[in-house]
Amino acid sequence: MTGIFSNFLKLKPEKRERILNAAMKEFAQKGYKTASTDEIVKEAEISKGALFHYFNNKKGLFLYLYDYVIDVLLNEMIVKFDYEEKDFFARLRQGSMLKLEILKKYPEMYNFVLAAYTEESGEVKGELKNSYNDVIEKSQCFLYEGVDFTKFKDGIEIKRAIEIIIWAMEGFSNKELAKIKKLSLNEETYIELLNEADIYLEMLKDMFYQ
Amino acid sequence: MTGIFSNFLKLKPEKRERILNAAMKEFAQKGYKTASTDEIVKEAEISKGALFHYFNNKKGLFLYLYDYVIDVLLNEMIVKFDYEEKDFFARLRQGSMLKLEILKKYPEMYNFVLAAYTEESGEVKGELKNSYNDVIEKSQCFLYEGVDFTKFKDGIEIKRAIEIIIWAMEGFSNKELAKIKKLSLNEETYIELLNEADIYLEMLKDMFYQ
Amino acid sequence: MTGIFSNFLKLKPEKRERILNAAMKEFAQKGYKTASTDEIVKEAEISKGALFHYFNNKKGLFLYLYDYVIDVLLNEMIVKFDYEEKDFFARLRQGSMLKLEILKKYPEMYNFVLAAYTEESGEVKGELKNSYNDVIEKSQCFLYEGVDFTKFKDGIEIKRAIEIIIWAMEGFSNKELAKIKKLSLNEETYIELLNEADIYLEMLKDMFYQ
Amino acid sequence: MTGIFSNFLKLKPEKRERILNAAMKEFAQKGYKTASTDEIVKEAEISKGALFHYFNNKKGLFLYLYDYVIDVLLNEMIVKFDYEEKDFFARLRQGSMLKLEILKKYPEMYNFVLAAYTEESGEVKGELKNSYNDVIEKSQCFLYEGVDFTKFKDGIEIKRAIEIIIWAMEGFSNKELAKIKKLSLNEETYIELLNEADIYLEMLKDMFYQ
DNA sequence: TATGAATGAGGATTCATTCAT
DNA sequence: TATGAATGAATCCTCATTCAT
Repeated sequence: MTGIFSNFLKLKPEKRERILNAAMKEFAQKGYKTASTDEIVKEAEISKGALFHYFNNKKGLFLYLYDYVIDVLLNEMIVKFDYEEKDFFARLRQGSMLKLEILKKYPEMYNFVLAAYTEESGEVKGELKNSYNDVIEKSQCFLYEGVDFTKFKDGIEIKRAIEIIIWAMEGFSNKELAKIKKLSLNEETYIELLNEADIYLEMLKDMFYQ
Repeated sequence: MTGIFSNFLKLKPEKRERILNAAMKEFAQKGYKTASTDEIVKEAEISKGALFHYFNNKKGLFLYLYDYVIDVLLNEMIVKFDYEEKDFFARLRQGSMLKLEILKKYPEMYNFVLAAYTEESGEVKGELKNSYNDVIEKSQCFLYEGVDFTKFKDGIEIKRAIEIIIWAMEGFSNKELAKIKKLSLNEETYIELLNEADIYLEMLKDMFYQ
Repeated sequence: MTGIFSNFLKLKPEKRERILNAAMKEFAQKGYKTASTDEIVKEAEISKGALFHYFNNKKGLFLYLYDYVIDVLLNEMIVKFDYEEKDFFARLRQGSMLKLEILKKYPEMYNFVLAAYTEESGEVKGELKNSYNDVIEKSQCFLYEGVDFTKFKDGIEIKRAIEIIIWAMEGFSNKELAKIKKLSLNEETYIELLNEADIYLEMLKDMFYQ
Repeated sequence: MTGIFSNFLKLKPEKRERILNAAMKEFAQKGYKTASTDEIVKEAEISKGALFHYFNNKKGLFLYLYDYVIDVLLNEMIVKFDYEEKDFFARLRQGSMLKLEILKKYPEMYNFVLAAYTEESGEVKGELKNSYNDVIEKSQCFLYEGVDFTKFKDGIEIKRAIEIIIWAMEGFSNKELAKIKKLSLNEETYIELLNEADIYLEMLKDMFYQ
């Protein structure tokens, strides 16, 4: 096992996770520049030298983390996504549920991605292999692939219709996310969220479906 | 004239503006943490001591700037907004045009708001009196006040319908803004943007109006 | 007063000297790499930031110091050297006396030059405006300019003869310098040194002069 | 076999040499402080722990190496030196040839000695059992032992005459060494060097011999 | 009030040395 | 005995903030 970051990959999973979580948390809370490597090693309970042994420098850590997170998230989607469902709105609903499940399962990761997004214009700009937008694009493929678009009303520009629907769902997500940050995501709010989402989806379906 | 930042307010407007512009530019380009007070005083042609005399510290400057910018932008809207127009979509269109005009008139300010938004998670977190979302909310009042909602289809939850419409327009804005950053906003693209926006607005009107 | 290192030049001479001496001492004792900026600021009784304010970084300090020292030494020579003396051996003797006087007057400087010489192959390699060899060359001009070479025996290659003489004096210097390091240079040893030097010079004169 | 460095001495000669060569190369190229133990163990193909097991610490390695190199060089001289030759200048010439041969045979070792010499002021200062000057002195014994000094002119202080001659040859060596560093020592330059040296030796012989 | 040189805690990074395996 | 991952003190450097003038 050689190659870049091979030192890190040789670690026991438990320790590896401790480091990734500590770094994710720090970057998510403070952003790239303000995040302190001191804080990270303290939280991860490793030595200063170890961190730099694994990742060379702060930027290396950040970039590794970014790619790692993107990989995990995309993987989660690939594995759980049901391609048998041909209805666009059902797909959207599925996507939303997945997003929520990821948020529950990896809350730190979610915050990190949000924070990392803002770093695209910054010190690490242009060094992210997977830009956030690439990922968005990739992940949106899930929504389109093999979908039955004949259900849409005639005379509608489907491309634009889909944009509107997605923008609406993004808007909804952001609104609810802001709330969740102040509270937290338990089973109850999870159900509520889905119900709320369903109302909007139903409205949109009425508008765009025949 | 006493109170917080009173020293700054006593300055000649010309100097005050020089300082605000310099700070805005620096924060917009580099983000809160990376922005350099040295750079700001150099650009503003004032002394280091003066800056800290006026604003106590970097955070004070940033927060003052943030509120100042919000004020200017809201004011611009209040002044230019035509309340005679009672149609919701016409209002929306007006709002979009205003946004674009502000972008043309105060590009630095626009960038600063964008940059500041990302700081909500960071060192300045939770200290912004007017959070971005509050502002959004406030500015959306313009859209509702005195609007004729009877034009909407019966049986539609108007509140949610409006949300969807707004989210769609936000989505559209973000998409186009990304393009503009790579190019720049001249008269031609300005027209194109409005035409594109009209297509979406028309679609939404078809869907929600009787 | 602008330009590189202008901050440093604006300082009061007393402080400037304190800094230069502290740095010279540290570099002389430990060499470039091992020398500690912490140690320097402690000895100079200035703050960490100040040093870097004046010289940007460690290398900047070293290079400034090097050029400064070279300048002082060459200047000392230019000022004190007596060009009326046309005899080569008398010139040599004068050069030796000057060297000794510099050693007495600026002992730290002398050690620094010695140490700096070894740095020519190292981190600062190739960035010294005045390489040691350049300086040697320049300073040897003092020995030749306007000298009466007719006194040398016929049939002797004067160029090579001079080389031998200079090498001999260098060898003598090094031998004595090693002794001085262990003791120190007081008036008495100073006289002894010159007497010893005279013996060798006399021998060489016998050999090469008619 | 116990005592200091006994662990190292127990190693197979092949491995021992690998380690010494790696260390010599690194110290010669970078100097004591900048030399990296990581680089040494990588080049020597041993583990980090091993190095410190053998030599306790970096300084121990350096000092051992220094003494080792001195031993090898002196030995080489002892073995090859022809004591039958009673003429001082012939001895000198022999010495020069030996030096050149050593330079050809152990170039790394030669560079190491040069580098080590500059370390006499530094972290290792004063801990070199055989200081460079001691070695010079020892090696100069070869020049004197059994030499026929009756060939020197009457009335000359032979001790001082020899000093001058040796200083001259040192000066010559240094001058030529600087050239060789830029080129390299092949058979041709080797011959040229000896020829040049002969010119100076001849001049000195004329001066000091009857 | 205004200046800008000076401060020093804090940051990223290095590397000789240790020690569990 | 040998390994090489882990350690952490030490290093260079930054920059918001202070304060003598």
